[in-house]
Amino acid sequence: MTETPVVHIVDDDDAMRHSLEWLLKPLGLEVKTYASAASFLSNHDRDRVACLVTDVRMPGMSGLELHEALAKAGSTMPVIVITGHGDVPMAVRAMRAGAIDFIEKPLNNQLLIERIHEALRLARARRDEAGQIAPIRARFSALTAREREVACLVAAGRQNKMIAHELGISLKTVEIHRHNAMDKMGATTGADLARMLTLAGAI
Amino acid sequence: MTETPVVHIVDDDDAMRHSLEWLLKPLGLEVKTYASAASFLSNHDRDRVACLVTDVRMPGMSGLELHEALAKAGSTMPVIVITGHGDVPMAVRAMRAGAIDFIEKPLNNQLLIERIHEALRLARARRDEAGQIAPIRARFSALTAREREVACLVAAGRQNKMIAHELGISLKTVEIHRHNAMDKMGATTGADLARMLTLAGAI
DNA sequence: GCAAGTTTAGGGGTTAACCCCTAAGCGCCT
DNA sequence: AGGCGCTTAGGGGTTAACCCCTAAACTTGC
Repeated sequence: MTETPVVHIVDDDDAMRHSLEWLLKPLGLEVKTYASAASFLSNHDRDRVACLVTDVRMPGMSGLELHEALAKAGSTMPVIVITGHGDVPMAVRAMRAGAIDFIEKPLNNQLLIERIHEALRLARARRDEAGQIAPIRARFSALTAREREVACLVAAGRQNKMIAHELGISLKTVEIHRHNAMDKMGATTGADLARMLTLAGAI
Repeated sequence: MTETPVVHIVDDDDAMRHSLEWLLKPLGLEVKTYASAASFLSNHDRDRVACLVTDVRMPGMSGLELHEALAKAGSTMPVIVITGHGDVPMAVRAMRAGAIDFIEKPLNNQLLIERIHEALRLARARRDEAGQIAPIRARFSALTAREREVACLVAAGRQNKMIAHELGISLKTVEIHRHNAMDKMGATTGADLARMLTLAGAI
């Protein structure tokens, strides 16, 4: 039931990739290695619980650019940045972009493993949250404009009579839109609808 | 109506405190300076929209320790760390603790001003959010155990009859607890209650 | 232009929620 | 021992919400 989490390793140094693979595999983690940022971006599976460990200095796209590209592509995958020749501005740039940690080589294996577990915990938490909210958002965006409007007012705690007055339509019409919205959202009561829209950030 | 935000400066170097004061005052910001972390912790006003700019190396408590002490005390004040002699682990520690930025001296004034504005925007956003949620939490914790139980089930979308069955009590009793809970929470409808409890993270 | 979907509106009945009242049993504290 | 607050429960009435039905005006797209 608990799927194995994946640790993606991006480093142009073959020896480093292999050494990290040997370090992490015995921990029961699935390890996938890539020699370049481009290779990772086009080949990794977006639907797994995973984290990314990337070197900074690489031919082509750097680890920091990879991190930013990943975020821009809408991924929330936790990232750990490692580097042989780091400096303060580089570390700050990585951390401001949301990295879990910025670790200098030679790597402290225990620290790296700890950070990887932290990253995977975060990845699980984000997947669980997204698994709750994404379907709600999808159903919400499938509502018609009027249904959204009515649903938001219901969720804000207005009663049908008030909504009819605010929108300048009849009580009967509000009842229709409310019923259709709750049907499409899979809500059984107004409170249920309110919980969903609040979770989705619609109100 | 818009209260002036405060920039707290903590640095043991008199010249640096004065220079930052001269830099920031003309921007319409209220500046308060402290020569030590302890002086800041015991003298600053917790109720203002504010950010903290702190040096790392100081006699007594360091800037990093100050940041961690502030977080431990429950403050969400955004922190900018500045330092004359920084290194990568120090920068990472500051950023992992949640600092907005870690800036090395000599300071780039434009960058610092930009980060201070970013920090104050964040402070305003956090105050606005807390201003919504804190009173809800307070009212929620003022409910009796049974009222909380009923309120959570209402907010989860159950109807009174189901709640009565789940709790093994009569419909009439559920109606009483529901009414009292909604009264104490200031909710006008079940949807209103659901929105509040979802915002407060009670369900 | 017709088909499909959206928005609008009503009739009429059932169920759930809300509001007023009383009231008993229980634990806790002064 | 009496008061206070919480929990429990009911009677009885009003209002709001829900459910089934029809149906017209309007937009969008093939």
